[in-house]
Amino acid sequence: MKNFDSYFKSAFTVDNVIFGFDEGDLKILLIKRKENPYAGYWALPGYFVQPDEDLDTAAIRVLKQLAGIENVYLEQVKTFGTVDRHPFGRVITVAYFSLVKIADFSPFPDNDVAEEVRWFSLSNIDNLAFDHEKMIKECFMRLKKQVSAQPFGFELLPQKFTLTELQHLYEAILEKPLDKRNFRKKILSTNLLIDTTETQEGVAHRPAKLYQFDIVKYNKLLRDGFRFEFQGAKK
Amino acid sequence: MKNFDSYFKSAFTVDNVIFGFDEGDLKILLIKRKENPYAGYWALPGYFVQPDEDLDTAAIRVLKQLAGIENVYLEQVKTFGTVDRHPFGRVITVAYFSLVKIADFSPFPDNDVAEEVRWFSLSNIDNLAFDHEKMIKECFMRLKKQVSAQPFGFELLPQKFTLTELQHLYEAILEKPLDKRNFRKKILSTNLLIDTTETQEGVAHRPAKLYQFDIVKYNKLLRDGFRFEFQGAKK
DNA sequence: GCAAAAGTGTTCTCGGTACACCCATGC
DNA sequence: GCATGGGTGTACCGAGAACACTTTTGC
Repeated sequence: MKNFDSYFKSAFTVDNVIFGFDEGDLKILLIKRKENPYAGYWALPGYFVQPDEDLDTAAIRVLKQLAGIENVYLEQVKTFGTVDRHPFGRVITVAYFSLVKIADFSPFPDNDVAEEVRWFSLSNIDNLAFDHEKMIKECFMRLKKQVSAQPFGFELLPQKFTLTELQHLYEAILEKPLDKRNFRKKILSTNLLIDTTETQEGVAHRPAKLYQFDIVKYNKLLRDGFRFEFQGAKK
Repeated sequence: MKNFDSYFKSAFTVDNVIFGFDEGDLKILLIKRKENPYAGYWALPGYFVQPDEDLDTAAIRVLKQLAGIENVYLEQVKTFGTVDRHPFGRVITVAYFSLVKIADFSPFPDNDVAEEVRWFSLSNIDNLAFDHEKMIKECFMRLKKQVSAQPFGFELLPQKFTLTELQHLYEAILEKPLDKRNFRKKILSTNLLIDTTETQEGVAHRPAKLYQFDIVKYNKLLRDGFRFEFQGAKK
């Protein structure tokens, strides 16, 4: 029988691209690496997959260990496998992405790989380890697509939010301004927002109503093959 | 410094899900394996990635060696990495997919892995090696999505085709009937079809016009962020 | 009373959908 | 002349887009 040993010499890792939203700005969670290669560099929270561990499981574990974040939905995006992307040998990496509410987590490094964990504005990201910038770009494109196809984005906001906050989020992801009336009409027409009868407090203008996302109804719609289209005009 | 050796013991492969279309039926290219594991089973044309080879390159090479098919556009779809999916050790695989014109190729095995190569109707696929059925399912979903978002599918037809052939293709992918007049109106309104002034010959009914796909115009549109939506009614 | 953001309706246009009959060919 | 699939037009409806003014609060 043929000998396959020479193939069993590579390793694989998972990298997580975690999006958050704050102060009208899309952010990404990065860690400062303590370990070589790229010690001292900022990087996506990612690490080797254990020999007896599934990919999805590894992504979840690594995110918890490196950044202290758990209970988020991770979705596989793409696999990167250029020959020389890792100085220690042949390493291919599977990129995962997620959307989280920044306020729900206080990320902290719980592992000897990460020295620091921080949210970075998408526009401030620079000089990352490995090919992580390329990975972020791919995931951002995926996010854009998803947000136009499903009323996503609720994952990125606090539980109760105003319609204007939601609109700003969409504008940040789609990178274009949206019409206020049309946006509201469209979002409300899905009937996926619950009007908590509460309003903002302590703002120097008319206080906005607070809404909640109706997850139960949303999941029901998804099962029925639900479609949602969001483009917005004003080219 | 930490020792990473234990991570460098896995292998990875690429598997190609190649769709073709013939006699009103969506087909997939499979090989009959000569080699263990799963010798004698039908499987997707896939193999180990060489240590110094990029993923995309490997997918192209493997497709040529195992099935004699080259010059097709391969797109990465998803990575499968369940712990025990391969009996020889930890092997994760990256699935690629493509659409081809069946008539353009005469697939033949040019490698000691494949004993036979054949097109199988999507509905006739059964008892494949590894987790290949799952991979096909994922790729078919991707195909469905793409076909609704872009006027795809031309890759699956001969260079000159009739509108009815194109409609049958869409119906096979979307798994639902479409209205003839609306289909034609919509497809022609993209201006992506060139009317070769030729017609069918030797058919026992009014011969249909033959069209060609305008690739140049299509690529131009794609660059400008072109959108195309195809759902079809008749729920 | 003024600044600042919240909230609200109507008109127009365009694309999607439903639907039925005549046409060209081979035999 | 008949069977077979090719080819064509119209009316209706709904969703997207454009667009400006009043309301509520804090200071």
